[in-house]
Amino acid sequence: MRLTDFPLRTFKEVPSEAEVISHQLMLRAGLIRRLASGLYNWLPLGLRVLQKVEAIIRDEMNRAGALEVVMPVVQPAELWQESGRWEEYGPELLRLKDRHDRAFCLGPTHEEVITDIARNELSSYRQLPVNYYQIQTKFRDEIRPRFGVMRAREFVMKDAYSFHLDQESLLEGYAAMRAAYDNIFRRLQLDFRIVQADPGAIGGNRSEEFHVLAESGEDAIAYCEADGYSANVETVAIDTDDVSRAEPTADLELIDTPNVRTIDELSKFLDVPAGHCLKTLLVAGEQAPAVALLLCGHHELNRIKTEALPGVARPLRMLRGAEVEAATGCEPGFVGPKDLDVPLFVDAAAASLSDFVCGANAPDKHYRGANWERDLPLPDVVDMRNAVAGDPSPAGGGRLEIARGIEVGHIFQLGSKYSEAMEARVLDKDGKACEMQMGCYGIGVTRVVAAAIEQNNDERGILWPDAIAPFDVVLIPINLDKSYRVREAADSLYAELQQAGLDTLYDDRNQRPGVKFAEADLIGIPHRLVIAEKSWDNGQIEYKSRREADAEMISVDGVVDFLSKRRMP
RNA sequence: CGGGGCAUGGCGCAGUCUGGUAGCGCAUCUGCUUUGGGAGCAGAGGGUCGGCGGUUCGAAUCCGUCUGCCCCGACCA
Repeated sequence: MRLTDFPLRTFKEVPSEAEVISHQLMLRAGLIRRLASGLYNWLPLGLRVLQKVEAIIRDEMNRAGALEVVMPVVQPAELWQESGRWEEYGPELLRLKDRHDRAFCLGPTHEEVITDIARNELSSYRQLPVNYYQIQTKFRDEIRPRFGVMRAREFVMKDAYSFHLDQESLLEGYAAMRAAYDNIFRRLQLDFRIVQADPGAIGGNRSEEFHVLAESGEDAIAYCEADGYSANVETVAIDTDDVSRAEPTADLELIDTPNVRTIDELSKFLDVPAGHCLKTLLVAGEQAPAVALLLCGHHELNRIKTEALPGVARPLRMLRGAEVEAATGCEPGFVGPKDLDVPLFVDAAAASLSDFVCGANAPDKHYRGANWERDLPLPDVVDMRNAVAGDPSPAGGGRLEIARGIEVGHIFQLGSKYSEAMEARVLDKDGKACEMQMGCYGIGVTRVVAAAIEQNNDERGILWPDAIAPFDVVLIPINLDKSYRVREAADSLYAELQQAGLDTLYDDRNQRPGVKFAEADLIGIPHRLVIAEKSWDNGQIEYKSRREADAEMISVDGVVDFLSKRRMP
């Protein structure tokens, strides 16, 4: 591509809307532009990257025997009512009506539609297993879109759905997809981890997530070097059996804590570690108006675990200030478990506290030196917090560490959730109708692009992995408007590189070299060739890798060979 | 949805407190010079100051209202 034919607009300054580095660089390098909150245009340069990612995914999916289809973005409400998700899914599902007042939604995922295809097209066990996939635009009306295309409302996803006669076949299909995903992320040259996950709204049994490791990742991953365990922190089970308390040493004391409402303030005010303060959270109950949850001050409530507790309303909802007062007779900030007349649960770690601080159910008052069983009864002990670094690994081999990751892939064993609800059956050997077992497998294609940048950048710009760079090589002639020889040399080398199948960006603009270097670095082309008159006359050309500090001179004759050796497979 | 902030040319910002006919840098266009790390000089174009209503002789500036966007939280494949 000649740069004189390619409108490239880059920014020196960081647009104020961009928070994370990938978003900043995607805007600065001219890959994307924001159209509205959570909606992005992909400009030609960005689309080249997106299409390279898609090509690798498509290749590996085809190689694994999956069959490509395309399903509509707009889906009829009836299918979602059939699966039950029209009610379940919540406001993230964007619903709309057509001119005849018929209800539709924008597809956030395609289980319903694919199950409809499967029940119409598949009727015999002889046709199974089948794996359909598509690369399609999805829409989820996120509460707060952010980080550019990392969490956009509209995004491109590769979703695959496999259909099996039985569990055994499902396990095989799942393993095949897991292997295909492993290949895909390897080929994308990303540093990633496979972690155990919660199936969430999609439903089903087992699921695993593929995470690209990055500081800015929205998910926390718990892992243990010693035993190889790795899981999304939200799914890590914590043992509730080993509750052991030190003997009380302090007397129960009612103390004044004027206007001290948060754990943070309390911890500072009393100079007590947050872990020794008891956090009392009030959530909506299933029958009771409120359920109180007791945690150590430095621990986070785990939504999934909490929703599984008896009597807690689903979806989990924290009570508002007025509701807290109605249920406890005390404003938020001073609520505590002593003499509190609502159902109570205590987290195992909080149950192990002694001489702790907690709210006294009176304005501007807390208790100090509180102890279970001596001062107040110990409620039901449960696991309802997120794991933190230092917790024991569930696999038993050591302590957990926490890393941050960007979820780019998720694979599920759905089982028969959708095939049952939507009556997707085939006849087995004995002529008996049975529900198909399903698996589903997603990759956030647009998110992969952002994740790749999060993991590959420096102060000058993007460092694309070879596999997904918008161009393989950038060709920069110096003084091409002054030197006929340079122009001729650059033109012929451009032709040669193209001939060799290299995606070449030819910077034939009449720009100063500094501008060309800066922009080539910003947009992250992995390999750079510079043609200057003097060296060209000596049969030499300058090569520099985007990832290396220094350039080297190479022979003009061997350029294509040299590049093909330098490029990653 | 709760809390906070912002809205002035394509991008980054000043001007708002204290009302008086809109400015800076980058980018764009023209000319000349320059050509190995985002050049210099001279000139030019581009803005109903987010929308609507009000106060005033006069509103980017004051008041009201609506909308959009960003951040934190909640929430979320």
